[in-house]
Amino acid sequence: MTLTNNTFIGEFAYSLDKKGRANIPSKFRQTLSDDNEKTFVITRGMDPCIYVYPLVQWKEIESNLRNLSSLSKINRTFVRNTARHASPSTYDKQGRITITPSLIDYAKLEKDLLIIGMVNKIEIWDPFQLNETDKKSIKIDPDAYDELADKIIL
Amino acid sequence: MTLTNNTFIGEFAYSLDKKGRANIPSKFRQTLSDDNEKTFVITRGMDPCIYVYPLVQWKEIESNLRNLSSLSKINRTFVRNTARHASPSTYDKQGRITITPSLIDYAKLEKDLLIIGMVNKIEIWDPFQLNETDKKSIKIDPDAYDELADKIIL
DNA sequence: TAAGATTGTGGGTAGATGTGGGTAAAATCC
DNA sequence: GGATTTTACCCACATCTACCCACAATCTTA
Repeated sequence: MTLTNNTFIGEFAYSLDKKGRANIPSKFRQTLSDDNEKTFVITRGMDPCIYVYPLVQWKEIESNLRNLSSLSKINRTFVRNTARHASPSTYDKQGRITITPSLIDYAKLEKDLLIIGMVNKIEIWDPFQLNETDKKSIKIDPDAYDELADKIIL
Repeated sequence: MTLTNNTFIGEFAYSLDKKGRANIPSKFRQTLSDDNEKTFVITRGMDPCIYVYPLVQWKEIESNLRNLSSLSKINRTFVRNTARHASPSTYDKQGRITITPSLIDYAKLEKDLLIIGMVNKIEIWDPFQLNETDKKSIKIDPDAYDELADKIIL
């Protein structure tokens, strides 16, 4: 079975060990192209979670960031938040990456993890935090959803 | 007889075995184009059932998702909800795919299955759930049907 | 109608996968 | 520069899963 390269879908319940390591699901590792050199870039997510980009995807983001004008305040904030907390992490023989304490703190990670494929990136969540975020997002205007549904045929 | 590629119609009564495997009807497999690489992507349906997409169909959805920027909260929620419950599944020599426990739970699947061709995708139902959903859908506003009638010639 | 092919269902097993922990090299601090 | 902490890499092991074979029921075909 061959899925699209560097593309991630699905949800997996894993755990964070005492050394701060998190497993990258085998299914995700299988779709990685070789030029990622077994490396991810982890950073703060927009939600209280951790974003995990395969290296090549991150490089693309970097070049996009470069093109954002710093004249706009929102741009400056976005670039700063994304870049300053980013750090590369190569996975070991068992497929685990090490999460920095600062990111563990940001995403309020405890023992249990939910790892979610978000197509071009991966999110790492604490189950409780995801649940809270889910609750809030239910209040989103249903019309906005319908609008999206028009763009994508499911 | 040759139907259009990757197109599914008809209803079949199969069963879910102890290992969580469900057979894909032979007739469905025959219409699959080779570039599906014997792989489906299964995910939550809009109703309490499982959607089964042939790989190429799913890839189209995926590329649409890829174009939704994570800067928008509604987009993040939409991508997450769509992607997190999806998982690829290649069928074995006998033509069976493995259904994940979480999807079995979502669709309330027991031993008996109803597998329904929905043209561009396949639905897997628990017979009881389908019956319940049928009952409710009779109450659909007839005007809604009229609206559809404008779009589709039957 | 009989023989062969196809299809749906059950189960065994080797290899893959997730998790814990040990150790030596590297980094850091005094 | 030496001691202490941190990090990266390795091995161990229980669990799970993909793959294989078996077989009965059904369908096809000569």
